[in-house]
Amino acid sequence: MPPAPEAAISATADEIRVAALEQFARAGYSSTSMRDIAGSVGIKAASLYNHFGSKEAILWDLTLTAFEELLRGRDLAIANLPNNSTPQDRLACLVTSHVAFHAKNSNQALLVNSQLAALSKSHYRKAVAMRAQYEDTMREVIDEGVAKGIFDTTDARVATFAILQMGMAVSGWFRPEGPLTVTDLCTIYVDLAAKMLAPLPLSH
Amino acid sequence: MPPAPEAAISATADEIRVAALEQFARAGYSSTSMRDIAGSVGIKAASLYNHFGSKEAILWDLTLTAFEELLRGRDLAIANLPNNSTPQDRLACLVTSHVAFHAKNSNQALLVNSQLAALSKSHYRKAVAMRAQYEDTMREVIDEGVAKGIFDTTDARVATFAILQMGMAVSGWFRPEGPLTVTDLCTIYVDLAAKMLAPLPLSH
DNA sequence: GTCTATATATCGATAGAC
DNA sequence: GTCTATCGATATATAGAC
Repeated sequence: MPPAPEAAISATADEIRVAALEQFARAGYSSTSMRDIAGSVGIKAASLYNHFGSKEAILWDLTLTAFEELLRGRDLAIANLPNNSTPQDRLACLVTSHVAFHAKNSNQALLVNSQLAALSKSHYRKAVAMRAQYEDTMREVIDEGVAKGIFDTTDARVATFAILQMGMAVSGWFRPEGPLTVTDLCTIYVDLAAKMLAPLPLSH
Repeated sequence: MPPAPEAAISATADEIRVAALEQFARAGYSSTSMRDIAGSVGIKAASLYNHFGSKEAILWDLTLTAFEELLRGRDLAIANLPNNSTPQDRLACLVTSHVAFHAKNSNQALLVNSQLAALSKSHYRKAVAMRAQYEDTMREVIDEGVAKGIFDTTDARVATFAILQMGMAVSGWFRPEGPLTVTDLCTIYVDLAAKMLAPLPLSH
């Protein structure tokens, strides 16, 4: 009979990731110490260095994963679009994946939206490039809709910022136990974005 | 003849405020040291304590001033409204003062939007109360417009967050030397907010 | 109101025993 | 892979000379 797997008390790298993500996102990178992270997984600070080379290495690991998941969510959403999708379809699809990510992964969202400055220069550059790549997807859909006369807006760049930003803010206030489901939330934001870009004349 | 006023090399409290605001807003409170602040006004860290009792006292001084100016901007904008103003008028007025503040005072905006957690508990509570007071003004205008059937939105609370947040983001990217004037910017955001709340049916 | 010097605490990171 | 012990740097803040 093989020995029963012992109840592992040791801190795995993933446990460290969870604890560090939570604290980096909520308290900020420079307000979080290695002792804080170690304490919340039940080990001493020195033991963290068996899993990560430095504090910044933890942040970079978390940042890279967060961006990969954000971009993968976008890719999956786009892949599910029918071939004859309209700019409205693509806008709705992007806003949905954007808002859903920021609602479901608030710690990852807070990390990529407010802790990039703590990265090393080289990692910071890569992170900014990933963020730009993500933002460009939204911008291209809006530009295309404007070019086709389907969307109307005074300044497409500002509208892109506005739509992305109102979704990012979701990570700061949305609570799954609140009155809204993530699906509700996505519907609301899709409607808001669609109205912002609507070509219909307003009554005033 | 009275003696000519000597060229004061001494660091005044206001010079310290300017330097600390810049660094707290850009690098974050906990990433900024008293030596950093002192160095940028040409004195040693110990001399800062002749002007402020602690590092947190500087942050609170800056936070209080920023909220006072934000709320004063709102009050002035409301005071200039005609007696027979519509909810659309009031929305436009609030969005304009909101966006203008975040464009013109980006450091103050970044401070109140992302550095409150560094305050002491008692100061933090007061800051959150001031922020809630500010947000309530926007919410009340939107609620009133919805009640009168002038605005239409699935969720007034979410729409309020969205409108406030897209304006707050301005402090992160707007540059006065860029292609847009502050007036342009306010017009764009007033239009976006108005369309978000527009009661007209959409074509789809 | 500035400075130097220092107190005290905590930081990230390393060395080496187990 | 964990620990204790510790290094060197840096943090906020204070004391006291000028």
